Amino acid sequence: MDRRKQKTRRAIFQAFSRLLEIKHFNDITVQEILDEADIGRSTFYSHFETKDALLKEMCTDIFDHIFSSDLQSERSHDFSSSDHGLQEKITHLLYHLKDHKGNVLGVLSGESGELFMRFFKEYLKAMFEQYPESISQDVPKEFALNHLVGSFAEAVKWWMGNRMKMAPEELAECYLKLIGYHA
Amino acid sequence: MDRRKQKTRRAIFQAFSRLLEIKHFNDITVQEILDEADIGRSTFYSHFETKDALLKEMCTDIFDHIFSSDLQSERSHDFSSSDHGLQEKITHLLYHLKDHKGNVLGVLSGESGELFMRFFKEYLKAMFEQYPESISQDVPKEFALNHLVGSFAEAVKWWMGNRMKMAPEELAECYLKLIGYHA
DNA sequence: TATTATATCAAACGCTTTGTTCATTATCAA
DNA sequence: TTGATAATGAACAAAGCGTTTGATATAATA
Repeated sequence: MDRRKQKTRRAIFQAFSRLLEIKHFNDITVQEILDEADIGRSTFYSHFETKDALLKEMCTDIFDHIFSSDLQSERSHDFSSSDHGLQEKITHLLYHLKDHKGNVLGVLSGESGELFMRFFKEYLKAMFEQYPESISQDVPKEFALNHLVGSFAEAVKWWMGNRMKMAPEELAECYLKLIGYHA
Repeated sequence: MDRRKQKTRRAIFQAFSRLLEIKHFNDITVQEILDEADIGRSTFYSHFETKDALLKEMCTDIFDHIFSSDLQSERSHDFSSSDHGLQEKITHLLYHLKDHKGNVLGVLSGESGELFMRFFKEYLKAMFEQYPESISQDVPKEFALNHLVGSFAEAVKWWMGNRMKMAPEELAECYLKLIGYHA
């Protein structure tokens, strides 16, 4: 990809991210993004069809990065050297979210949160399905899975909204207690 | 309140509700509401400051009605004759939501869901606090409460999004199983 | 380096939506 | 009946959107 294009794309993402930290998605105008990123109007539209498309691509980028880095061993808190249980997996995920709080916090709350959550839940669903023992047998499977995904997403939202006071390990442990999971 | 004002207000609510069933909140224009409700532009703005205000008032109306009717005994599935446990309370609530699905479904999904959920959670929080035994002692109280509220709200969203195939009693039972509640 | 392709730019455009205003008409409550 | 209040319809400025244009700047390539 052309260096210029990369540079502009990054500028837009960063500007958008900065704006999301101070105001809701719906209140952000394209003009503000242009000013913040210091780019021309037509340039923006050569990158993204709409403001919504921008949000969508940003979410994709974030999750692809977070979830794909699960498979690599670049970070200190990585556990990829071997298979590991749900607790480690969750802890690991929380660390990644914490690392990306700058990007995540903006898209997480307000009206943009709707889209973020949709993406997040897709990934989470795949994750929990890798741990069948976490899915209760006492209720319909779809309901049980929705409960795991939904309540975890809510927990993360709560956690990040509260400045992540709890440590990732602690949050993971508490969450597993509440869903009655015992490794 | 003036009859004319009531009539117009009702027309706006109903038109808005109808529109929410076929498209997302953000895609609805004031003009569409005017056309659907068959009222003038200035009339709309004499009732509501903005489209957001309309949504907000509508949510308030819905919840006030649902939660206040908890205290009356007008409906067949009412349990207000005596104190009752969390399971009955939840079942009762689910019946009310089902009764109001026309209004609720629209504001529940899409971008308007964000606001709906905020309202819903406030009421739920108050409800769960009336049943201290439902709040786990093993984790920080704030976290436990958030878990109850968040996962229940998610369950309702899932349930209504799936055409409410499960009976309210069944959903209540399944939910309580998953949060490990035993009356 | 010279050439070709492509990204960015600024400015302007038509269009939609918004929220307000105002004079007029209809409806209500007393 | 009368005075107050609500609804109407038309028009308005302002803001935002997405597109187009032709010129300029920067990258990849031969």
